[in-house]
Parts: sequence; structure tokens; C-alpha cells
Amino acid sequence: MSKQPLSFQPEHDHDHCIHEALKKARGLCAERKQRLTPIRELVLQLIWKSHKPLGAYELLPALADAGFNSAPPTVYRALDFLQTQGLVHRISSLNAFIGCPHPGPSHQGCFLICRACNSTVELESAPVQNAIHNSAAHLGFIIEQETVEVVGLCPNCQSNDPSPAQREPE
Amino acid sequence: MSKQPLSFQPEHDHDHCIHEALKKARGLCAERKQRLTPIRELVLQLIWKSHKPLGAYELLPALADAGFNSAPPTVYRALDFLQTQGLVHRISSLNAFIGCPHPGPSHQGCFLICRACNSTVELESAPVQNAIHNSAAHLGFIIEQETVEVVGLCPNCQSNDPSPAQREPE
DNA sequence: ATAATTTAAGTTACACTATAACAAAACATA
DNA sequence: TATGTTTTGTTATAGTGTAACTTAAATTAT
Ligand SMILES: [Zn+2]
Ligand SMILES: [Zn+2]
Ligand SMILES: [Zn+2]
Ligand SMILES: [Zn+2]
Repeated sequence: MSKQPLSFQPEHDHDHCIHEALKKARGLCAERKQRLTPIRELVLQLIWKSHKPLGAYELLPALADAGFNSAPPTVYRALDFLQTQGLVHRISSLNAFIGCPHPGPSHQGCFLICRACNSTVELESAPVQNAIHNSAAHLGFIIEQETVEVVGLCPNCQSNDPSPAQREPE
Repeated sequence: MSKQPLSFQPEHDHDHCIHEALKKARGLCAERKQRLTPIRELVLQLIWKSHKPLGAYELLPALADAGFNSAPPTVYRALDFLQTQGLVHRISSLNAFIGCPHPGPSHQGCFLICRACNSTVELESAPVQNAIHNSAAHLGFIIEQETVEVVGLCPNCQSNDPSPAQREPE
């Protein structure tokens, strides 16, 4: 087993993750002449509070606390923007959102989601991509968007809690 | 390009698909001593009306027409049963359900979904499975459930409508 | 600078998806 | 038939997401 990604390292320096994510976001938006407004940046920061997907409605209280409007459209607009810029991904199977650790070139992640602790890794997954592309090409299907979400147990949760079907919130 | 799956053959004998699906379902349920009740069978039949994923609420009117209760729990219960038996899959990215063309041994499909006509193919996808399993194993992640949903253009819709972002209903 | 245009945010209301909880009915077993 | 189990009926509500219109802010043009 190789070195674990940060998502599966409970003790890593997560402030660094947050800092890097915000820095990259500012850089990309500047480069693309897109406006990373205070609301958008706050939502991105909230999403990066952990490596666990967060539901849109979980973000609303923090928006209210920061003095912004906290009706659903506010957060969905921010999330739409962040998704369009590739700064955030939506996890369909959880109706939740997670920060992208390597935004920039447009890409489709392959997500490993721990059902015990919710920690989620976004893999680059070239072999997975290739396998999908080959299968699709074989049928003449033109791919526009891929969703690969794998639920299971991360290395840290296998000893603690091998029993299926529960979830620690956040 | 090889022979297309039935989902991408607009003129295939779909009555045969329906008939086979129901036959397999009856066989499997009998074998497992599970009750394929009238509601459950009707829901399965409705799902098999096409090779396109259907939302749960789209099934309710037909349940009402057939004289059954048509409140949401009715259809969700039937869908839960059918999913548990592996007769139906849920497409997370569409909040919709589709019949499984090869139920039996428990499996996870890889779905190719046409955004123009909604036709959906479930691939066996051994290479995709392998690629995912390898990536996960490399990190010591234990897989319990996989979601692979690919959206794009099927062979039939590439000439007609190559422009992104629309949908023909049902 | 000022006005016109574009973009983003505030606000209200609602649509769509899914489940909780409990009562009634149907089914299986003894 | 009596009993326990599973399924269905029913009502209500939770959770997720968007439409539509207004106001405010930022950008661009005059
Ligand atoms: Zn981190
Ligand atoms: Zn975990
Ligand atoms: Zn068919
Ligand atoms: Zn198509």
C-alpha cells in the first residue's frame, strides 16, 4: 500500500489544504477573468472545511452567520459557479459537494467515499478513464460527462467499524 | 464499431425485452422465495416501458390507473424491493430508475446515458471494474458499492443533434 | 464622471425527490 | 381459526433544487 492521500490522513495539516485551495481558486479566477466574490469564496472555504462532502443546506447557517442572505438560491448559485470553474465537484450519490484538490485542466474525478467517516478521495484515475473511454468508443458513444463514485471503507475505518450501513455526520 | 446493444437500436423488438425482463423477474423471485406482488410487477413493467430511466413520480399515474394507491411510498417501496432483488438500478445523477437487462448475480452496472434521447445502456464493463478495483486496492480502500454513470451522445443522436444541453422527455 | 449595460445577490415562492410513522389489509403458518 | 409477519394504504413532512422577479453592485461605454 502506497502513501495515502491527505483525505485518508486524519492528522495532516488541513489548514494548508484550505490555504492552497483558496490560493489556486483566486489564481484561476483571476486568470480566467471570473469574479470570485465574497460569497463564492466563503462557500469554497466552507466546502473545504474538511475532505468530506457537504450538502448545500449545511452551508446556509454559515452564510447567515457571515451576514449574507442564506436562502437556498444563494448557496446554489455559488456552488454552480464553483462547479463551472472546476473548483468543486458534486457527488450525485450523496447530493453533496466537495472541493477539488487539483483544479485547473478540466477533468472528471473518480471518488472513493468512506461510508464510515465520509472522507473522500478524488483520484486522477487514468486507467479508470481509459477503461470507460474504451467501452464507450466501442459502441460509438461520445462521452461528455463521467460520474464515478465508489463507496466503501477507507483504511482508517476498516479496523474500527467493519459493519455496513451507517454514517457519522459531517 | 460492433453490434449495438438493444438500448441503442430504436427499432428492436422491445416487447421481447419486456417479456424477458418479467420472465426473469418471476423466476428469480420464485427461486429466492420473494414475493413479486402485483404492484411490484406493475412497477417493473412500467420501468421497462423503455430503455430510458424513469423518475419515481412518473410511475404514479399509471399506478393510479391500475387502481392502486398512488402515493409516493407505494412506488418507492416497490422500487426498493426491485433494487434489492437486482431487477432495477437507480441512476443517481438523474434521480431515476431503469430496468436491469441481466439480473441475477449481484453486479454493479456501468451506464451510458444519452443526453439527447435518454436511451441508456448498462455495460458489463469488466475493464472498468478492474481499473476501479485496482485503484482502490492500491490505497487499501474496501469497495462496497460502485456508481459509474456516463452521459453523452449515443450513436443515433450524434448526427441529429450534436448541440449540448437539452433533453427529450421520457 | 455619468449613464447604460451586464452581472451578481436578495427575496419569495414553489417544484421535485424521498421518507417517517402509523393504520389497515393481505398473506403465511400453525 | 388464531397468530405473527409482510405488504399496502394513508397522511404528513423532510430534504434537495429551481423559477421568477427585484434590488444592488460592478463593468463598460459615452
Ligand atoms: Zn486536508
Ligand atoms: Zn473512513
Ligand atoms: Zn428493448
Ligand atoms: Zn440518443
